[in-house]
Amino acid sequence: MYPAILANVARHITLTAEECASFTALLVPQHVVRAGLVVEAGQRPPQLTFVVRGCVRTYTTDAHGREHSLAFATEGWWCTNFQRPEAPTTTLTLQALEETDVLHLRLDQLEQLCEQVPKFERFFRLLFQHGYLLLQRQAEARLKFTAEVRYAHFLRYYPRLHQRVAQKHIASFLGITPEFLSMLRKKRG
Amino acid sequence: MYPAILANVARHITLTAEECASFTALLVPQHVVRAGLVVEAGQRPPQLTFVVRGCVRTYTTDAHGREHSLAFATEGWWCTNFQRPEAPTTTLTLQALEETDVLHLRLDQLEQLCEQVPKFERFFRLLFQHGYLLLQRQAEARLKFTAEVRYAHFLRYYPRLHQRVAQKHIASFLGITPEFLSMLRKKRG
DNA sequence: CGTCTATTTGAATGTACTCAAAAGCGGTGG
DNA sequence: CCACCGCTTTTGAGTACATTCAAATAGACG
Repeated sequence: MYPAILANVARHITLTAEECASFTALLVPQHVVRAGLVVEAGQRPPQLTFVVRGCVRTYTTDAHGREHSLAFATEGWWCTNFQRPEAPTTTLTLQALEETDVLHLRLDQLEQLCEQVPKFERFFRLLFQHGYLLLQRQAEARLKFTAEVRYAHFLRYYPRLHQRVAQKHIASFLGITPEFLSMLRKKRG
Repeated sequence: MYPAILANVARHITLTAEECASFTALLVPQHVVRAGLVVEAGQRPPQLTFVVRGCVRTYTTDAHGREHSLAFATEGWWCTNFQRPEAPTTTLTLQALEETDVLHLRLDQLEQLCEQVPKFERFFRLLFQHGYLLLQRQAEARLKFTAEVRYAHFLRYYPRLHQRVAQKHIASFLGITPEFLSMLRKKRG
């Protein structure tokens, strides 16, 4: 479990053995079966989740019960669940699309960690900076490109994901219905 | 110019007079007239922009020449332009909607600053962390709510902006046409 | 006060959606 | 290993929502 996340951290900062230990001590591991939920509903403090193995989908559910996917995360990627249980307006759910292993880091413990080991300020600064850029690009793409073009982008940038994730999930990520995505695919050939 | 941005920084970290000086030394001030562009096209390195006075709109232009607004920033807010001139696929433009004063911090100088004054790692970590959360919420809202509901949210959360920003810009931020927004408003009364 | 831009209004259009049903595919158990 | 069962994807018809285009009105700025 830990080597993967330590390698991820090592991409930006260098830790001593002791610092590694105080980091991993804060991580909560979880195994999730295929189609299972990462952290059950109702009991999720704001936290970051690192995917060690498998694939996680972040989605929200609207008033009609329809699911809208916001992000996919495979091995070596982080996903975020900053929503507090008290604020029910915007609630995110994390679902494992495969047999999955994750590590959780609660947001309050992230703060603690940064105080104890200031190097982590840098790591998470870069993590959020890159995440911010990614979200901004996605928002831009959603506004300026048609669903057809966005699907082509998706295939180009995440060629592997396409094979691991159901089309209905890709459709909901693109902001269209599965039926419409099916039509777009037929059109392309 | 500087007191505003120093107060903004002071919300998260405490700086010595010397540190303040090495920070402000990196900032590039710019005055922009109403409807003018913040940093002319073609010459914008990836950078952060702090709005001291006025109002800035971040937008992108699609293949048909239509503008899509991604964000608005008024006094005390930051906006980002991480796009490199070399990557023309996604290009953001910052436009002043009023007589505006801004301060620019180039991304490479942000890195320098963080190395010199590690406290800034913390400041920008929080800045990007909050920005990330905001973008994620906006993406979620765009997927799960209709334009009508999103407009109601916009009015509730940014009641002042509504008075300062043209409706066509609000429409493009919501992802709809000005005509359709006009119809929604008529419907509400 | 005049001009230019923004907003409103209306009609026609089209894109993407809903609903229902068939076909395809994969996972599971016999 | 094969057959069944259930979920996913495809297909098609009808529909609704939001768009485009054009023109009139309102409003802002010089």
